[in-house]
Amino acid sequence: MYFKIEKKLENSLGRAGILKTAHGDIQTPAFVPVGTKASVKALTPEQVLDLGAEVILANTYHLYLQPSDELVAKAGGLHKFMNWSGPIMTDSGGFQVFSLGAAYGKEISKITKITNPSFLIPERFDDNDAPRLAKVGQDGVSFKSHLDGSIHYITPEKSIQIQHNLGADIIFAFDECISPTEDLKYQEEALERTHRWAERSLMEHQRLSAEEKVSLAGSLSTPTGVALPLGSSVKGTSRNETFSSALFGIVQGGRDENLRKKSAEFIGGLDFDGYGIGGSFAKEDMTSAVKWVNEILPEKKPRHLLGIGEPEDLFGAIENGVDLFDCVAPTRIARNGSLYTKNGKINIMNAKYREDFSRIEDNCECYTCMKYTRAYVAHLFHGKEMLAATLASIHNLFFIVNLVKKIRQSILDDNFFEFKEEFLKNYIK
RNA sequence: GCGUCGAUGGUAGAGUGGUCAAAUACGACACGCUGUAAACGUGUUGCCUUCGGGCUUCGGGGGUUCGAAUCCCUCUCGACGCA
Repeated sequence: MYFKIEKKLENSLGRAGILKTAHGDIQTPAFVPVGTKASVKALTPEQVLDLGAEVILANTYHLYLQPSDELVAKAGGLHKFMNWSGPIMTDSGGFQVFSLGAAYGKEISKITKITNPSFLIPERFDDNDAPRLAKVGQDGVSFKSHLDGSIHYITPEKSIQIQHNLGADIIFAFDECISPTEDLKYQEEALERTHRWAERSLMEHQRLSAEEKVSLAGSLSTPTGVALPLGSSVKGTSRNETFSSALFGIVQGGRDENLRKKSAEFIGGLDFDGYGIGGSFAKEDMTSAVKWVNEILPEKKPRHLLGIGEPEDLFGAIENGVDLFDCVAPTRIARNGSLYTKNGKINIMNAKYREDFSRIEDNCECYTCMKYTRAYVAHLFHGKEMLAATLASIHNLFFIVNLVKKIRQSILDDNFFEFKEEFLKNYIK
């Protein structure tokens, strides 16, 4: 993997660049569609490619449970298994520590609406018996499978091993994404844990990478074990001749400036290939949190803001030095009937669209807008037709992927701030 | 013509003297969703309201009762059976 900054935004941390991987280049900043279970829901890989995406992200925890990383390795790795020949990232399972743990069954999500810190502090003391599918230990996390109830223990080493079996281009260190309702003491403990896990993730990654190199050297004559995906090739060459996965460390620290900076110092000081910024944010704090972190992280390495974002979140993050985003929002809200337009989101199920024979968005060049009307898409949703999810997902992903591309272009063209102002003026009513 | 059963909110369908403005489901309407336990979830769904409550509803009409969607009479409509 190789990252090159092509242009910097003046008087800020923003930049446009190019991230080269064995499976193709990523023009950054870039939006990464999420395909948790080796599938961007409702879309074929060809459709994802056609709408302009250059890279996708799958999930370690989900694929480990089903169909298993061994099976994916047997299939020749994720690229071959799912028929996506471009770059792939895998998340480490760290987010499931949060979504299946502290956030399980509660109204807590990646973006918190609570902004008064005094509301964030309590809750923990009587919370020990709350039902959850993930429990954090010092050494790792025990998960109760949401599929069959079986218990699994994931350590940093285990997460990295699974990710090596899956064979993505960019993989992430195993971290603990904490709930914003945790008190400061817990946040400090969790951050210490995340840092130790980062070191362990890095060590395991280096160990496996070295092993794979040796194994590869011998593989011309000798078959290797299952931990190394065999039989996968890109353009006729063994995948691992040209390719070994890159590991990104993850900065945590919640909403606390000191913890964020401390985490950026620590994680940034380790020899990762790039950096993820994780955690649950209050929306209005996000930009400043990103800034605290990116002022510290090594400038020359790529940064990925995990799980963000909505259109209005992108600008502040890019301005402050984020190169990559992944987010389920475009595809999830698409399946639930919300569609992006330059004037904000619309709910296509609303009565007023039943006889609206215009495009979802004027001048949109996505497949859906070129071929179908709001009325038709509304009809598909009311009729619960599967095509509704497909057409809506194509539109929303096209919207976000191309919005980020336009932002990138605006950096190259020296009109980022004008573009930002113009877009937000229309989008935020 | 005789007999039996039935008629409940947009639909289906509970309820068979007070705890019923009436379960539940669907539909409708609106909102939410940020590293995906999500083709999901929440709210509203007779009218009015100063949100305390008030008012009119269970095919139509009449009656019994302190009180009726629930019991009785009658009419209308429907299903089935017998002529």
